[in-house]
Amino acid sequence: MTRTPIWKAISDTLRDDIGDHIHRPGDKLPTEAVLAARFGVNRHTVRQALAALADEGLVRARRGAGVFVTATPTDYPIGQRVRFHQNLRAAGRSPAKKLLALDTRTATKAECDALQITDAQVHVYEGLSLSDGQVIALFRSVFPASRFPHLPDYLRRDPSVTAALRASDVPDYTRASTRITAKLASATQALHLQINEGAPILRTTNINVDASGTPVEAGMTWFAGDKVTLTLGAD
Amino acid sequence: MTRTPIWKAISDTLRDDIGDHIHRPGDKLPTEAVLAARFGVNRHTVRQALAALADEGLVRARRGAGVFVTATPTDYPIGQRVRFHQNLRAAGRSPAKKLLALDTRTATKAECDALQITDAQVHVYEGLSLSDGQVIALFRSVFPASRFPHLPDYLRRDPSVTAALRASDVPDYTRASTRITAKLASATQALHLQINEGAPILRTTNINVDASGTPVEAGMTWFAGDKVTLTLGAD
DNA sequence: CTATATTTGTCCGTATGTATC
DNA sequence: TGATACATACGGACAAATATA
Repeated sequence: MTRTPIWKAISDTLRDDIGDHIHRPGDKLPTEAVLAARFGVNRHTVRQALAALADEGLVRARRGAGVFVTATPTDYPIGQRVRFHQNLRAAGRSPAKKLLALDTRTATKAECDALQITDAQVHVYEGLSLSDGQVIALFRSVFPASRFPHLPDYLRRDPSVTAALRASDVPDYTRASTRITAKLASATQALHLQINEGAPILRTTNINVDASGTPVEAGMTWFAGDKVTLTLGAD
Repeated sequence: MTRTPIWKAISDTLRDDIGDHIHRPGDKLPTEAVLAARFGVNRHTVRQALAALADEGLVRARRGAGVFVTATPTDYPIGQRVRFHQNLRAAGRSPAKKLLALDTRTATKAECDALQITDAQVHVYEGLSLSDGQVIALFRSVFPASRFPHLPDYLRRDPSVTAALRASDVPDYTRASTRITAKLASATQALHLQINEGAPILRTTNINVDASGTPVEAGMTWFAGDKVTLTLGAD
């Protein structure tokens, strides 16, 4: 077991500070000399930490001016109505989705339980969620195939779940339950989310129901822990 | 970079299955031989995975009978009213708190923002949250000292925040906001939470307000990712 | 209650890759 | 470079506890 290098500890601290909005986007970080004094290390050690943050796209250094915060973890509100595109646009982000896979197969026992169906086919929709062009989440949604026979066609035309469900005669849906756990990124997840294997992941398991309370979607989303903050209530 | 051992991958899979309620408390897991066949490994490798789960207290093996699920990650509901003791008792758990530190100091800038106060003293309450005797979370709460001068005395007598606030003329409080991120456990956190360094952590940052909407508490809680599932809405 | 099969616990060993000195 | 220790993974054999016919 090799202990964490000092520069990494410093970059972690600064990343947390940015995530906690102690340094907001546009803010100028303290100068390298000040940071070096605060952490009691050489300026080069601080530079290595800042270089790591710059590499992640969190900060940008301008010669002669200072180091500025460029990005902050995306706030992702979760509540009664969770809509990916609306949520991100409301937060001033530009949302996008990338389709990874879309097929139909027999549901597992857990999926049957979640969707309250008995031994049936489900559509499986896997993809990536992007915020400002950066991958923030990997998701997998399953839908009862018998009720939504043409859903895959709709999703292929428009990746929005909201739109596809509306086209399937579900004008509105609400979130019945959300379960949140923390995990470590597996190799494949890390690849998709463009993070390191073993990086922290926020995993949410959710069920969306239609107006009558019948489940229409069971989803699982893996958020890159460093890139997203789930929020509840007003900020 | 050393890849993850097979036994760990297996224990992770089983832990997820237990967390997803595929195997419920009291259930008997498939026999070691069956699991070995399913994962295509030697029985000893499965045994090592099961030993890890037994060490975490998730399963218990009975010679001649099988391996049984003893616990499931604690469901921790978060919503408008978050009460540690009430939440856990409602979930059939036995809650407890352990006081780590209780002192009064000058508030940081972030704490002033959260509590909507200007340059004042705050009480800092740090401790551990236990469920069925197992540590599930590490927390730090800050309270405005000017408004609650005797709060530390109340907390020393009874670790319940709800009780201490009630004694301080705050009969009720609600959660104004919750922010959730995933982190990796630092060495000190790992020590307190009795997990490994680098294990996944759910960190929530929250603000509780009184009936008039004035912040009374700003808290940060670090949940052991493997031991807790945050839940929203009915399950 | 008695056999018998099942299942976990413990011991022996072999081989391989990795980290450390 | 070599020597050593450690973790991982596999294979087999048998003992001990349990379930069941």
